[in-house]
Amino acid sequence: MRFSDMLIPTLRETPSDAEAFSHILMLRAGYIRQLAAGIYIYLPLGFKVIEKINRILREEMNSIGAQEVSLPALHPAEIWQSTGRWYEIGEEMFRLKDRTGRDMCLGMTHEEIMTWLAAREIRSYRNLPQIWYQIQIKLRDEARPKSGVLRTREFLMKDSYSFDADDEGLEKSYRLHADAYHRIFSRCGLRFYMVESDPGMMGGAASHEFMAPSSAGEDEIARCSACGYAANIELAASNSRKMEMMDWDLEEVYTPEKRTVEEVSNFLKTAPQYFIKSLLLISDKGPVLALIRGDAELHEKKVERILGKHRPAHKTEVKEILGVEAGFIGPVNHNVRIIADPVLKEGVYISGANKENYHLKGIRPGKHFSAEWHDIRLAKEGDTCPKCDSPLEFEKVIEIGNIFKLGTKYSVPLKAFYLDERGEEKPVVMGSYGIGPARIAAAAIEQNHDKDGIIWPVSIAPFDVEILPLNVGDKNTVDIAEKIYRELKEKGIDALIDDREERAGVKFKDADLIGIPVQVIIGERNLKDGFVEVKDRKTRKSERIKLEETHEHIMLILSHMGKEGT
RNA sequence: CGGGGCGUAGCGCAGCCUGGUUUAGCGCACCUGCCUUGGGAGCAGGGGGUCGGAGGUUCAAAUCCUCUCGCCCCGACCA
Repeated sequence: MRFSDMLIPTLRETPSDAEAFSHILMLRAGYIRQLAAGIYIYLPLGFKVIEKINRILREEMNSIGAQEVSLPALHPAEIWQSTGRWYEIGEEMFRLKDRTGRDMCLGMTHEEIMTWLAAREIRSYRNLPQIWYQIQIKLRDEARPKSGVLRTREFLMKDSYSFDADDEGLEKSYRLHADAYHRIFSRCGLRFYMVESDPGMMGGAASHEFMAPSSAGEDEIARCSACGYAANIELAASNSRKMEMMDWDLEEVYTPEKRTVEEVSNFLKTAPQYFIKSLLLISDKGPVLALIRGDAELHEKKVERILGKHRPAHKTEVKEILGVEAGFIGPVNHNVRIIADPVLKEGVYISGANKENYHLKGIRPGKHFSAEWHDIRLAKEGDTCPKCDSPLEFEKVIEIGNIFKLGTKYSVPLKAFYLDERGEEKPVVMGSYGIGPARIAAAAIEQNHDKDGIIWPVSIAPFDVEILPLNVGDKNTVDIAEKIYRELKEKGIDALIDDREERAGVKFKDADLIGIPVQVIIGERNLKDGFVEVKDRKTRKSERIKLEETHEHIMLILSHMGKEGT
């Protein structure tokens, strides 16, 4: 491809409304343009990258026996009503009416439609298992689109769905996907982890996420490098730092105007981990007192899994229910339901006395109050692995893929049944699996860039090689460049030739920005002695190569970089 | 949805507070010519704006007031 024929509108300056590296660089290097909040145009270079990623997705999905289909993006409401999600999902779903007034929506995911299809077309155990996938637009009216292509309202997704006769089958399909996903992300040149995750509204038994570490990520994971434990922070279990057992007797201590753990801890000169932090929550079934150690933080999502929808109690409610203001509440001497972090099972603590200006010292959980024990605490720096007790590491990550075991959540309401060997009708057991190609591209940039621009992994770079004839006014330079271009093309190497009448500096800057992994620099200086220069974008190392060895050398470099088929 | 910020040429910005020498400006990009060709050259000439939109105040509005739309950031939310 010729640079002069291609739309590659690079920008010298950073557009003011971009912040994430991937966003800035995709904009500056001419990969994308923004149409509206969370809605993007892919320019030729950007589109090529997405297509490269999609090719890898197709190869790997096909290799596990998945079949590509294409489902509509426009859905009738009834099908979403039958699984209940029409009502459960809020404003995030784009809803509209057709000309006859019929309720419709834009597809934010395709469990319903895939299951609808399965309900019609799968009749017998002989038809199972099946894996169907598509690479399709999803539409979600995100509350806050952000970070360029990382969180958008319209985006491409490779989504696949497995249909099995039983849990054992699902287990196998799930495993196939997990393995395929590992191959996909490795081939795309990403650093990533597979972590345990919360199935959330998706429902089902288990799920994992594939996470690419990056400071631009919205999620956080906890990870143990010793035993391999890794989980989304929303789910991560951990062991808190151990503490000494005190031999305090139970007594009320006067703590005037000291309400927060920090205040009381300073006042009594006792470390926060000797305190019990008590938080009154209001759930659908009434008030619940949540207890965590003084140095910990409550994790909303974990609490929600136990209590369902809930909220913190208002000041007046605290007073009504416990008879004292929030700063002095504690677990002893009342009948409010208590859920507590298991770390509190051992130890002797200080907490509110449920009496104005007093705290209670010497509380022994189990003896002075009873509670339901649940992990409701946010794992944090300094905590150790729940499996092997080694220190946990925490990292910000971009979610690039996820896999869910759905079970029969969708097959039952949508009546996707099959007849087994004995003629018995059974619901199909499902899984669903997603990957966002744009997030792969963005994560690749987040993980591979420098101050001058993008450094693409070869596998997903828009071109393998960029040829830079520095002075197109020099006939020899042009002839050699064209010759190399032709030779590479014949070898199946996708090359971009910067044939523009620009000065060398401009070409160098643009080449670094765009980030094609190999640069072939053709200047009169080297040409005189029969050499060209081949430069690695990443290491910036360049070698003078004899003209006649150029394309062999390029093939060699590309294969070192992991280009397939070289 | 709550909090903050910003809308002036394709991009980056100044001007606004204190209305009138502003015919709305600067850098880059763009067009023409000359010159130049190994890290975003130089010179000369040129094109491009209903100052996000609507209403108002005023003799006079990019500038002041009201409403509105859009975009970004933090948070909540996120099948």
